[in-house]
Amino acid sequence: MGARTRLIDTAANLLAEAGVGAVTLRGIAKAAGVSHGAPLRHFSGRAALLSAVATRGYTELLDRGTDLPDGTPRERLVAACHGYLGFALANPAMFELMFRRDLIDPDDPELTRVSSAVFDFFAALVAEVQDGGWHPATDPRLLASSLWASLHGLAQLWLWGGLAGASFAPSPESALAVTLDAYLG
Amino acid sequence: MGARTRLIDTAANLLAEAGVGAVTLRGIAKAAGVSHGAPLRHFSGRAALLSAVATRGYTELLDRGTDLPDGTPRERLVAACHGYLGFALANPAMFELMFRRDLIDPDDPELTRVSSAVFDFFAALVAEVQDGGWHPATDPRLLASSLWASLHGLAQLWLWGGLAGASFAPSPESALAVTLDAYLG
DNA sequence: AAGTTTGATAGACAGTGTCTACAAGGTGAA
DNA sequence: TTCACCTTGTAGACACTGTCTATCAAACTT
Repeated sequence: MGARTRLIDTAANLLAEAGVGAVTLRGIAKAAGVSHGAPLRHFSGRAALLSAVATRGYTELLDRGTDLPDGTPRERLVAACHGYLGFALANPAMFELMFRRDLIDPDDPELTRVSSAVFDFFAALVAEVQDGGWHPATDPRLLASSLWASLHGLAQLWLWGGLAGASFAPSPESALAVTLDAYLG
Repeated sequence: MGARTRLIDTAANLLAEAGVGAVTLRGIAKAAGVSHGAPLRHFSGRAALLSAVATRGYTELLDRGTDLPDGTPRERLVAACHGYLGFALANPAMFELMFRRDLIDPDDPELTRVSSAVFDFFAALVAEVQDGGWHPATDPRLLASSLWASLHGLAQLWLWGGLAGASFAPSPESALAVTLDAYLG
């Protein structure tokens, strides 16, 4: 296994165990057992390394999409929504990193490729349900934006503590059920 | 004007002009024309100062709510949703700070007081619309959570660049229209 | 075998938050 | 007044951070 891959592994583990604040370049180097400057031989900077880590997150998200169980388009869309929320709840630090523009490089080619694939997949799923007569008059990408944003906000607010802290929702899934009910009727 | 207030002013200006990454304790001190350690005479640390700044954001958000134009509960709720999104778009750095738990102190008394007031106000507005027959069977706070999360996600994703970058939505308001249509029918 | 590239190291630098020692000025009591 | 005390601000230090540079060893190429 290459040193580059080992650095990403170490960073991903550190991220999951200690949160976004712990993935410092020097901390990753120490955890990997190399000198503090070694990671810069494989990555142009911290943002590049963290972009590689975030790319793994988007890859797993994409895998969750392609591994969706068979069913009607509508059922698959509902499953995808639960999958998105489930991923965020299961990997809170990774989810946070994936949307922290100040920590990653938004123009990283691999990152933009995989993240775009995730969103395109979701939009295609939405369009497929629309073919079945759901919101036929609405622009598919606009509808996908709206629904995705609802999922995303739910995940963010729950992880942030706003919903639980204000005792708004007993669980994120309960709020998701209301959201899906509003969209899918 | 007290030195404490002047520090918050300076920090808020710095935040709006240069973004979250620029509101360092030393940068604020320099902008305020004092030594780098002076702010610690008025705040226990950076998180305390930034919490005071974020409290201003929540206060303005609350003002936007109480300044809502007259109309039916439904009209007022729609206006509040546009207000939330409008605030985020008009004050992107402030909006980011308000939901960055690593930069502010989540237990700051003033902060929690004002932010809770914002969310309670929104929940009350939702409940008021429900009294008119909208989603009567749904728990008001759960419905408020769902709708608020949708707004929040829309603001976050737009500022993050996900919706514009993937050319998902031509404007955040266009996506909001779809969202409100899904909820309000 | 010689030259070149790659990977890793250690040191340095500026910048960060925070702590401590110190000084200046105001306030109130003896 | 004189003294003690408190507040506010300063300057220096410390341990961090990311990044740059010089150096060195090993491996690969020709």
